[in-house]
Amino acid sequence: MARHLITSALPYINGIKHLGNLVGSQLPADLFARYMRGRGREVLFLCATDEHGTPAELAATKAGKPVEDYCAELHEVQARIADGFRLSFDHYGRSSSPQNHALTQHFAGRLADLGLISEVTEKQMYSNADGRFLPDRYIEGTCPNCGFESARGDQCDNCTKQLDPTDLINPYSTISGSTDLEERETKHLFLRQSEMREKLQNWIDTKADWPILTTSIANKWLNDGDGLQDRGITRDLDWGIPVKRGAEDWPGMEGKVFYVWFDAPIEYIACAQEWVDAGKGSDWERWWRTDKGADDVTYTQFMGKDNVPFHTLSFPATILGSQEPWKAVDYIKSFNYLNYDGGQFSTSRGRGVFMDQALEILPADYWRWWLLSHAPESSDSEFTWENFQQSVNKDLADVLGNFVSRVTKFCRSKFGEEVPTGGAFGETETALITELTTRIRAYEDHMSSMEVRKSAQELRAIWVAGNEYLQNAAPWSVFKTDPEQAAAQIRLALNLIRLYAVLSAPFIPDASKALLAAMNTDDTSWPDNVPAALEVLKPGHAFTVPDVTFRKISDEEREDWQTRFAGKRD
RNA sequence: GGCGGUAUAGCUCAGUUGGUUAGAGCAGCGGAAUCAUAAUCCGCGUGUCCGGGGUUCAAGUCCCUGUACCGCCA
Repeated sequence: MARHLITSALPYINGIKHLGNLVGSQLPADLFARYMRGRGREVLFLCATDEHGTPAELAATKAGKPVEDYCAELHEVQARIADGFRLSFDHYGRSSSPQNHALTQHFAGRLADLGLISEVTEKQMYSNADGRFLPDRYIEGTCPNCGFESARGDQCDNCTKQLDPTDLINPYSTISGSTDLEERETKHLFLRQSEMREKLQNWIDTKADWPILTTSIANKWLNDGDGLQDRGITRDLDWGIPVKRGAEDWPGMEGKVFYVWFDAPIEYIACAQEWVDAGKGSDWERWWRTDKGADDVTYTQFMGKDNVPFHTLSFPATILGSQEPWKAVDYIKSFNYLNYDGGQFSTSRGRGVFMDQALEILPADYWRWWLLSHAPESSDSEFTWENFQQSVNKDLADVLGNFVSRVTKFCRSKFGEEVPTGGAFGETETALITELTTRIRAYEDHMSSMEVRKSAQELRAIWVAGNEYLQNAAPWSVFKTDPEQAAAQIRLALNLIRLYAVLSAPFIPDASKALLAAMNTDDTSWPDNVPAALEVLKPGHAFTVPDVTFRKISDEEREDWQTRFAGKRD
């Protein structure tokens, strides 16, 4: 049996993510994981918070907390919200875990032994008042080009000129405001990606089936200008994984930590160890080591396009470069951006809807359905409240929810709350089963190839088929002359509800669960055989009429939310 | 400035290796039905497929070029 290792890009720790972040990695990854589990595949679905780096330190300072405490808290917050969205991670780890410390240091040592790490001395701005080196963007000053007074150290926001922090007139730290800055020499480790260029290129060239978005970004970095550049993998910071060469100290690198982009992807592996250490699994190596059983694993990564370079180049350079038998990624599913009502979602400006706010407004299924059925696969896509209201009301409330309602209520009034007995299937029923079989196979194809929007479209068509059938069969009029036949029709329709619950579970897990409960069954077997799947609920099987499965979003609510989320987040 | 992505019906989007009258959902209009969350079902599209060249018997689909938006890099 094929096994699936699935990872979602790691969300950064410094705050709650918005819907654009969610739909770009975690949500489609969850869809795929749930689908594969539903098909009976063995799945290990991992995600973790990415916790190191300057932004985390600054956010902690702002919150007045030690950075360790801050990260621990925010990890819990993010884990709780992920749970709220029903993201079914087998483990939600932390890049700051001891497992990741050890593994990151191991990789660094191994790469150094193989000559893939160099030590480079360079000059960086040091702030005496802050007691730390400052990344370029944390230094501001007057632009030498246009005179703009808060130009950043990497680029002037006013005239867009690219700058070096030393170019700025009257530079100051944006952290403390201090002007007491000086250039200091500091030594850093560089991953010699340039040495790996050919190997990476050959590897990428074998991935002809990857989305063009993924390979074009990788090829650009491999071939742009002077080709793939070496990359600094250490920083002068306190918060991070201490630089070590395996278990040994690294002379000259005291007090430094690995750069977040070196240690974060390694957490994909460490997370599997955390999963075992948390008592949830027993053998992480059979997922990650090709010499220990991972040969039959299919590894799929999900991420937004901004993360593609690290996953196609930096991380592969790390694991391929180690010359150890690590499992490399088989397929990278990347996404474009989701825009918000004519502009971008913005974490810093609080524009758009954030994950916690979304759940305060509506249950997870509503968001999951809209986001997945509008996933930005081929290009950037856009969230508008009108579209959200329309899609959710039409698809979930009218097409699916109302189908359940009309079937169960009709049955209750004519036959009582149990699957009716008698009658036989005729041509209409056969035609429906044929159509469903075709559509379900198409749905399976789209789901396995991670065509998210097409999957949603097909699933919706499957829901619609049920309404079409009812309309053609018209049990409400048949009942007047031939109650037995009406019974057969309704028996089929009730079975459709169970079938829909099973098929829809990856998209709308809560509703799926509620429908199965109403149908009084825990049979979630996949409909490999559609006719058989439509006879699971036998004559006489008791059920209950469920509460409204999906309520509608009113115009008032939509207008209210529209204004509420237009501006700043409090 | 370099590179990449995208530009298809009012809206959101499909359009495989170029091949018959360019499609779907929503919205809109008309009708049917009345079991149901005023839900459902059926019917209705004269769209410079961003502009301009070119290749071809044939281009939304390939090439060149221009424009717009988005992103990455410098």
